[in-house]
Amino acid sequence: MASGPVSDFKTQWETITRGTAEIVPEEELVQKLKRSIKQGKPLTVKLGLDPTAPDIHLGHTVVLHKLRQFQELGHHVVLILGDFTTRVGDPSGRSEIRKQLTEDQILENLATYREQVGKVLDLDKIEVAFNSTWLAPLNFAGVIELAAKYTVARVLERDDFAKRYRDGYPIGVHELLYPLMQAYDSVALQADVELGGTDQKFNLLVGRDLQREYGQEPQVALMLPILEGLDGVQKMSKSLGNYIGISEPPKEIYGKTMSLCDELITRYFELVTPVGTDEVNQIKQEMATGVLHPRDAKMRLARELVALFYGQEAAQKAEQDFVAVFQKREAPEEIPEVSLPLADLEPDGSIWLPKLLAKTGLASGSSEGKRLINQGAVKIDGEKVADPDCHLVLRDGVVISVGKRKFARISIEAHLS
RNA sequence: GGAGGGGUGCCCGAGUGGUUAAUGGGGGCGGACUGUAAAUCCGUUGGCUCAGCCUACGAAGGUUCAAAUCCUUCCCCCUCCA
Repeated sequence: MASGPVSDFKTQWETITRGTAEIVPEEELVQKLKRSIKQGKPLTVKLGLDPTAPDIHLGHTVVLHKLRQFQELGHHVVLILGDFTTRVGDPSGRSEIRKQLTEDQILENLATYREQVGKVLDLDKIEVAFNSTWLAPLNFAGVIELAAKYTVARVLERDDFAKRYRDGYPIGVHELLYPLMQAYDSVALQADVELGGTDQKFNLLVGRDLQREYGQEPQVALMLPILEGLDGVQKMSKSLGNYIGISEPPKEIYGKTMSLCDELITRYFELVTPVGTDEVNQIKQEMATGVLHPRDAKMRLARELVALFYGQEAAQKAEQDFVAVFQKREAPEEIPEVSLPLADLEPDGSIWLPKLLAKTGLASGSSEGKRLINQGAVKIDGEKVADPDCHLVLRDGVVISVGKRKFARISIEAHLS
């Protein structure tokens, strides 16, 4: 990337606003961009991430993509890893006090975050900072000084606090400080723009206020939508099970993407892939006119996502596998091997099939295994099994399948004693 | 402090002494149809050494041939009044 921002305002504006939920205030962003172009001086764009959980899913990558777009436009992009703020925990959207993480947990999460974020962003091209750098040295006096710049009433304005206060749920004093900590990051960086999900609105706005207090030009708050999960209704989250984790194997990412509901296809293209705006518009257009089958658009999306995290080759492979298994109904190329101790077999080398299903993890228990057989879901080497009381004489390498997507190749463990 | 209502399977929610492993819905799973989309339809949804047995209706005891259902104590939640 050349030094200095891309000089065409229109290009910048279109890229920046793509998929954006809200820009506050929009007018200031226009001014900042124009000035930046005129002076050839990049904007400082900030995104803070708190390493609260060990894994990142696609929903988290929405802001990362936006950050990347800023970087590609030639702006100065700073990713703040909130090693310090995580010790407090963002109260946004919370109805109860968050459990405080230990330093060890934070360090652990930090390591995986770095690795996972690196899949979307080129960490060498951006500045990565830890907010403990400037937050840790603030002593009590510094904290008081900082806290003096904001009022309790203003902090309590936010919905989640207001609600908790009204309903008599506890609010920790340290929680009141959270927005100020995040805002102080902006002061420390003299940020021009801060990115965040729409749930971050309050925190982003406090950043503006605090910067003003410190005599800086306030940052623009740029908010991105919260990504809906695979069901298309609720937000993507691990606990709802409607997520795609960015560390999941290619096959899973591809498959889960294919189960995405149609309405979300272009939204996903727009928010979580590097596919250019023009191309996304074209896909949108072609789907609307019926030229492009939604299924094919989705296959493209699935490829893009796998390629993003694992490279082009893995994407091709995942697609081939998918086509074979789900469209042609063949066994996948690679079947997970499950080894079975010889001791689990009857003396005659047979095993009760429901038990085998349970042992191999294809069913949660032998009762379920039995049920699945009754429902015609179980196949041995492609042959459907009808008898739920089936005793199978096992041969090394038999392939058992349950339903369309679960396969296991059995290998019998050699007897060692 | 006073008055009242409630805790049932993954979730919501029926059930007030006896075919009750417990109606129904949601979700999940399997099947049909398909594009592993949606919609729809069918089946299934505690576990096990599986014609049988075990564990289950907030917890612990008790009454009874028999309890989720009756009694006692305890824990927790909610509403109203002070």
